[in-house]
Amino acid sequence: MNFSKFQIEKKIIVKQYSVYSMMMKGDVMVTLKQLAKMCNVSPTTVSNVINGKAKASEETKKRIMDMIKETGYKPNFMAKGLRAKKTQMIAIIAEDIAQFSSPPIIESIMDHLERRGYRVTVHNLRLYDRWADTWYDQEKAYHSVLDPVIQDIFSVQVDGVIYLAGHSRIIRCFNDDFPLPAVMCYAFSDSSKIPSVVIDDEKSAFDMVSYLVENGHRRIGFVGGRADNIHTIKRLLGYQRALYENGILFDPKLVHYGDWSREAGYESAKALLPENVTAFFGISDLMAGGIYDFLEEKGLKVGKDISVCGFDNESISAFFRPALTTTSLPLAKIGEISARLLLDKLENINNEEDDDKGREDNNPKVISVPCSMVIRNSVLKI
Amino acid sequence: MNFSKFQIEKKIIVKQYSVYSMMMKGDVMVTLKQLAKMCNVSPTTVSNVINGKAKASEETKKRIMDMIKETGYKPNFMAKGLRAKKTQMIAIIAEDIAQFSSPPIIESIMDHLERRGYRVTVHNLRLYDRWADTWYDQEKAYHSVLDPVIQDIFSVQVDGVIYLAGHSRIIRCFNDDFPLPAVMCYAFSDSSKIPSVVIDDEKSAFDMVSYLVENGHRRIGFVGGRADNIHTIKRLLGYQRALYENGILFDPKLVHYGDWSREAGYESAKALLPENVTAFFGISDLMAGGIYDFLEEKGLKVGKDISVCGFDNESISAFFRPALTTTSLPLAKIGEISARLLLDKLENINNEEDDDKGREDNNPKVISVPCSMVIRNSVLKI
DNA sequence: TTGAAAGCGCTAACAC
DNA sequence: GTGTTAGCGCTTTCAA
Repeated sequence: MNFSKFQIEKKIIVKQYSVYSMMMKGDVMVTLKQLAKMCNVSPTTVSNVINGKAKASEETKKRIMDMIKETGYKPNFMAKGLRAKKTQMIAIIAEDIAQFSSPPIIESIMDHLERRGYRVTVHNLRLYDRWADTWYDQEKAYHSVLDPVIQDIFSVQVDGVIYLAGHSRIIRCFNDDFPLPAVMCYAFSDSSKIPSVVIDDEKSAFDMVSYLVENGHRRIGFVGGRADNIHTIKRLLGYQRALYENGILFDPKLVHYGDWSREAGYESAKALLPENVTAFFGISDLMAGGIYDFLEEKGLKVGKDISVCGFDNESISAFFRPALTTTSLPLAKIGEISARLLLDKLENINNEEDDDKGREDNNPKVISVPCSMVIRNSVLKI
Repeated sequence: MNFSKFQIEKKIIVKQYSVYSMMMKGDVMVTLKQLAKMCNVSPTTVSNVINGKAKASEETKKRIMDMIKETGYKPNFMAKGLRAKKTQMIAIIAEDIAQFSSPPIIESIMDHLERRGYRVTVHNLRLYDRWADTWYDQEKAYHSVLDPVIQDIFSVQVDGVIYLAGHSRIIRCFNDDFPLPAVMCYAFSDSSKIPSVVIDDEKSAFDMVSYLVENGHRRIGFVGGRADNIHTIKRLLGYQRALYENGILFDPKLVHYGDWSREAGYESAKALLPENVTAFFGISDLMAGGIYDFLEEKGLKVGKDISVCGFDNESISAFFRPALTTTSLPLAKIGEISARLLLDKLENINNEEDDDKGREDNNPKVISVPCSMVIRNSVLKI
């Protein structure tokens, strides 16, 4: 590979990186002990000024700080963690980072935690990658991947855990005795000690269907995901409430279930179109895509002859023709709230008394984060 | 929150999780020392059988293994790392995990490394999130986020590092003295000791343009990204070679640059259409989307009146109408190769002599991974 | 084949 | 204010 033809790129080459050359002595980093010797103080004193414990004279403090700068000293993470039993490290256990919802949530969690001085490691269960849509019935398989990860995080002695689900359901991976602060992200925990952060499916569906009704639609096809899925159940509830509040009879024939895929959307549309719906509510953008497919095949123009809306606001939705009206997921917000909840626990860990008063009711705390509609051109006023 | 209405979900509730209750004594895990006492052997012996050093009698070996099972003993990661100076931990430094290419690569790296007994932590620089498309000119800002991360990974004492770029360019974050095995993923390193894994931009563009030519196109608009971007440069090279090999004169007026966005694609199409192109080669799917936008506005039907192809095979491309012919990125493969390269270094670290012979030429080793075309319906035979 | 002892780099109790 | 001492849980000589 000859780089000479990329001279144009040279300006972005950064200068020799030198932090680590300062930090290393041969191959070894300078230790607190050595630093202490260089400053003619005891290791304790150095430790104290670094961690802001006890007070030291301004003079020694300065001497130490200067030496730290000069040597590039950084406390050894392992030694510190071993001794202090606090690692300032939290683990994200993600069911699958390839789920479209996961990376933004992870990014947001990291951002907020790192701001507060915590390191975060992510463990990827790769559940969907391994077993597609079947794993959550199979306890044994599930535990064969979860258990080693749990062992791992104990071994690393993280200070807290966030479990990031790929889709909403009740998950009982941690029981009431779980010895670490934990929060359940994007699903429901089943423990009163583990708060859950989820999206407000019911309200979001209610809003969307109300919007459809405002635009004159009364026969609205509900294109659901799996029938036993919490997202499906709650969005159907929202759909029903919107109809109810507008005095529209709920017709069960207008509900069709699928598996969230484009193909499922296609099949649902095929099943529902004969029921004379004027609008489809596809509860994933992927399924809305399948609905578009079927409608196009039938020569029907979305946004002119018939209406469609979706859910998720995935990047694809902006490229549909016409662009899809859908619901945007507050992924960053979910991450932020999860991080905050964990931080609260981490910081209240000393005064446990007031940690208990919040959960007298024995019900897990659930935070429902609202979604927001993004209106584009796929819904027709009739 | 009342869960009674979700009875249907009950079947997926997993049974009480109990690994950690076995592992914990009060709040404390069982230690090697305790385990040794339980087995009436010395800590040394336990350590030896766990790590397969020295040989122990089958009998004690069995006794120890059984006790490990029973207690759920897991070596303390911190203590082990502190003492052994080997952490079996590698760091991924990602420029931004929100880049569409990053999660699949990370997932693949993790998969391969974890299979071999390494733990992996990911550090997210969030470069694009912070500074959009401007950061790689700004050395100071760049280092203000990179340096702490570097310090971190030294502090954690990882055994190796993979730097995951958001887009291809020459990156010099590690210099030749960098004391850890490292590999550059999705970009070029500038050190002979750090191999790079990139996609084969030139060949991929060559293939796509050849395909266009086979279909009768001779005036092909090249819709590039930033002009100084390596992806752009190499894809243009491939475009030019395909023309050359087919005896078609390269017309510089048929090249237009943008910033990878949908809007840029729109602008490029507007600029290029008057040149009487019969096909557009948009070097990102996003830009191809913008080309579609403009063409539609002009009443031109892609795949009937005019042809378009893209690059990346992002999920959006399958939802274009007509579906977009594009080039699929071998993201998993890139991750796999990066992991393997690092593993090689990690395992050859003892016999350094033969580590050197590969780099006598002083040129960094570059692995170009081929992409594959995915042919859909946006290219017309003329 | 097994064990005793030392010590990785740090913090915490408790002197002084 | 500062230093001494002990020890977190493990691996590693070295000796038995």
